[in-house]
Amino acid sequence: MNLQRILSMVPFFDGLPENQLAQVEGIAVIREVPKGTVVFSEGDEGEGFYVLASGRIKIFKLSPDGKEQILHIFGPGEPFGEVALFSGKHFPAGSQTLEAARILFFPREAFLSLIKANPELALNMLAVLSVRLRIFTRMVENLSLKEVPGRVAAHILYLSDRLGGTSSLELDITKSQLAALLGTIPETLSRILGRMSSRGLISIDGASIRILDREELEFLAASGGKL
Amino acid sequence: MNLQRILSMVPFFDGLPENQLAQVEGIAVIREVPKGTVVFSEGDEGEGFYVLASGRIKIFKLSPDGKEQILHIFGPGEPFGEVALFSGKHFPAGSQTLEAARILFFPREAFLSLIKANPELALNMLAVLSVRLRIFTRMVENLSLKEVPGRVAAHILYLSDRLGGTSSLELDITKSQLAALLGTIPETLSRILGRMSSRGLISIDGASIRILDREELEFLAASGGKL
DNA sequence: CGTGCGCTTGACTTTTTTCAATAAAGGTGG
DNA sequence: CCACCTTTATTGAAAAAAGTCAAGCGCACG
Repeated sequence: MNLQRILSMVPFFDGLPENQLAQVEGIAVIREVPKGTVVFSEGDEGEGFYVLASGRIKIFKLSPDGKEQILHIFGPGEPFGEVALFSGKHFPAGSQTLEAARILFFPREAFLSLIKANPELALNMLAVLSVRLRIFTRMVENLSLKEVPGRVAAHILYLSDRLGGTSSLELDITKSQLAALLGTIPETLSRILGRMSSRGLISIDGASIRILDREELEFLAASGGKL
Repeated sequence: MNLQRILSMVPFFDGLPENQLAQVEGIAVIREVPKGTVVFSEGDEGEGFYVLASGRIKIFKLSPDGKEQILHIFGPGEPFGEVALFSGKHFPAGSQTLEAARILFFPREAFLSLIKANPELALNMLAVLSVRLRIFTRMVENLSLKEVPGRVAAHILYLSDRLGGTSSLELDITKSQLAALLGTIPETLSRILGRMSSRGLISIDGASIRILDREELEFLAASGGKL
């Protein structure tokens, strides 16, 4: 697949005139990496930013004793590592591919001049950062104001909504990773899914979840409450 | 104090040419409000964004049962409410002044065209959002990976660093507010400060804190650990 | 001088983590 | 295709951390 076709699929470059798109294409460097690749580590100097062309990648923080908090899991078309472009210069978190991936790299200076010359691109980038801020706002809210069952319920509903409201859904990450994303540990997640299952809120079979009592899940998610 | 002098003190408008600054000035609306004023509430539609000229304001989330998580406390010169400009349209959190304040308001459309016409301004805004993302990254890290003593230690060190590393510092918010900022409750904060004090890490007298054992505080903050 | 709000402290409860053991699942190489 | 090995998931029992409820103190403000 060529660069041009990939770029045209990235929402972030939407609305760019042809010639600008050509410029963007001019500075992009493509890289294919296997699963488990560390693209950058926390504290690394940011030489540019990235867009995922295919595969998936996690952005995460690690505690000294090895616990991981996943901040984002990105899929095709999503930019990452932008923060280091606009403030400070080191990455505030690390990144590692969850599967084999193709990654576009945009060198810092070249991309910055592109943005300066291109209000549309700047606005798109502002939108990207704003959405990230919203996500973090919700994450802080969940971590601080909800107990784990509330976070789990909210996440299941989020997955369902993303698919248009189906009550059948598949986890697309391991449960350990889900635990790390929700700010808990696999054991706790396992117990909570078990309890939800035995109380008839959901049914679980491996990575498949079926929502049985949406009302109650919504109540749990909103109240942050106990199970 | 006139608008122009205020604007010149706002870092966010740094580097703007004279005529642009005049344009900014042209669209700003100034408002004086007493302590406790709700500037906007979570879910409100964002008609524009704000810059604090004087006073202080908190940005916060509320849980259904009344617990508050403070996301930011902003002082003079800091912009807020920008997220609603660039993505979605409602505010993801609420805001309320902690003291009497003067607030500049910039209507959405006028400000957006200013940004489009003005790469410098766009870059400044990107920097602002990036810094916020860094702050949130740290907040998520603290909430998820550190226990409360670790958060308290980190916060004390942060306050100290902000003053150039003094070991004597004054809390500039109430301890209840500090608790809400650190994702805990006043009782827990009180106990932890007490423990830190009795173990000789700090001494406390009302709102004054003196750091006695910086090493140990740093260890606590880094390890996230127990006290 | 009283009232209220913020702060502290104690006893108790709840939630979550830790540690350990086992079971299941997935990928690899023979 | 199967056996093996690593990773992932589940479960129990015990420990720890934080939150709840309740009471009391002190200080600021009217």
